Amino acid sequence: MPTRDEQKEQRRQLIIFKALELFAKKGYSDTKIGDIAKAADMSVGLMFHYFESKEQLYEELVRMGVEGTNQPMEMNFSNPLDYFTGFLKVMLGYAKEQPWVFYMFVLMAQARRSDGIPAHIKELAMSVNQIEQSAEIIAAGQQYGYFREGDPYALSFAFWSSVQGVMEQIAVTPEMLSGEKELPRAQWIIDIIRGAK
Amino acid sequence: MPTRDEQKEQRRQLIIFKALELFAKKGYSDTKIGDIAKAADMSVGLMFHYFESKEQLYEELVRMGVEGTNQPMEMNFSNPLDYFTGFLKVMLGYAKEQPWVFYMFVLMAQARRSDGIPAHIKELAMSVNQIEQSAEIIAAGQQYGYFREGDPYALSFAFWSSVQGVMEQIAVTPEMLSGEKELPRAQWIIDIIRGAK
DNA sequence: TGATATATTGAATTTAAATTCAATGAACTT
DNA sequence: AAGTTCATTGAATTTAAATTCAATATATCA
Repeated sequence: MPTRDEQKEQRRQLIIFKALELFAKKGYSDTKIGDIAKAADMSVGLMFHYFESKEQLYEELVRMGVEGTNQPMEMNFSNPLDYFTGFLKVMLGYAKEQPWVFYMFVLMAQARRSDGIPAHIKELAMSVNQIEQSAEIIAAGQQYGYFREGDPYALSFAFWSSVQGVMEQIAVTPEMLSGEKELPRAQWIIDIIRGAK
Repeated sequence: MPTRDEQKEQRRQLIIFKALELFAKKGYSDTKIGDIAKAADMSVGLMFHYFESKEQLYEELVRMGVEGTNQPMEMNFSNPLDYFTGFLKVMLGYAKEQPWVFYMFVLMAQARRSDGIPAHIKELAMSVNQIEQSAEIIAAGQQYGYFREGDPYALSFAFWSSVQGVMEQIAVTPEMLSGEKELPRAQWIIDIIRGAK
């Protein structure tokens, strides 16, 4: 049987994952501590035994997100387009199988964009801003014809904003996650930056 | 000089437009009545002289959005792709010049998606759901090669979710609205449904 | 086992935001 | 110009949600 400390850690993990899902689906402000408590099947008061505040719980999630993002996907790409394709395929695959990865992406994107999120957490989330980084990749790749013409920052902005839009909409559309409806294909979104051939 | 009734109507309009901008930028829950009051330069109490509640103010905006959307753009399109291109060009153009049209699009999309919005308003907003309608246009157009292959609903879903993502990100990025940074181009987003040629 | 520490609850308390209200001043009406 | 109605404010009140707390149960441990 697990020790008390292990129990506690498991309980924390349970809260973390339930909260992740709710925050991703509903956003920070619309997710009530009571919602999380119910999802984790415990009293509201007990939530505060595990986390000192809603804010701190959210911050812990964002920290996880930052760390996860900083571990670069350890794959080799034959060309820079595959970087984007690979990312999208992974994310769309996880949407059904391991939704937490997918929820984490949505949460991080929201944390950067939403108002109502404490400033210091927003900054934390901003530290992994794909738009800036991808703009450089795109600028470099354009010289070899991997990407369409156009302002690299605007292209990157269009790509990542679209990705966020799609992921967020998937998150709130149960038919997508259950598989009753077909998911968008990575290639479709990639064509924003690849352009017509 | 304007009559008292005209004054009142103008004041209402002012509130409406300030609220539209704030709701679009911050979302329903994160927009406080106090924020709107400050933007319209009046006391919080006075807001309730003009609107009976935050909810009712929001509902009025959604009604405006529904009506606006139901007046179909009176343009002739030589092919169905132009329908989407035309829409995007208008919306991106308005982002800088007449942002209220643009904010209205963002608000309507949020109203459909967000939690925390009263159910009856959500339904109202749902009554103009581009995804369903565009799926039919896409299905029809695919037979003539206007759109890429693939499940029409998923294509429509990808397109409109992307558009929402882009518009929402523009709304919260002042450099975009002020013109310091280039906006995404309509063609880029269209390629989601048009595909590589 | 008895003593101590941790987990859990449900009932306060606090806080922030929405909403109501009584009072005041400005504008319209006759 | 007196009387009535509307606009406006700032100060209550209400409400919903976060947070704290005292009390109880359960587990650990000497």
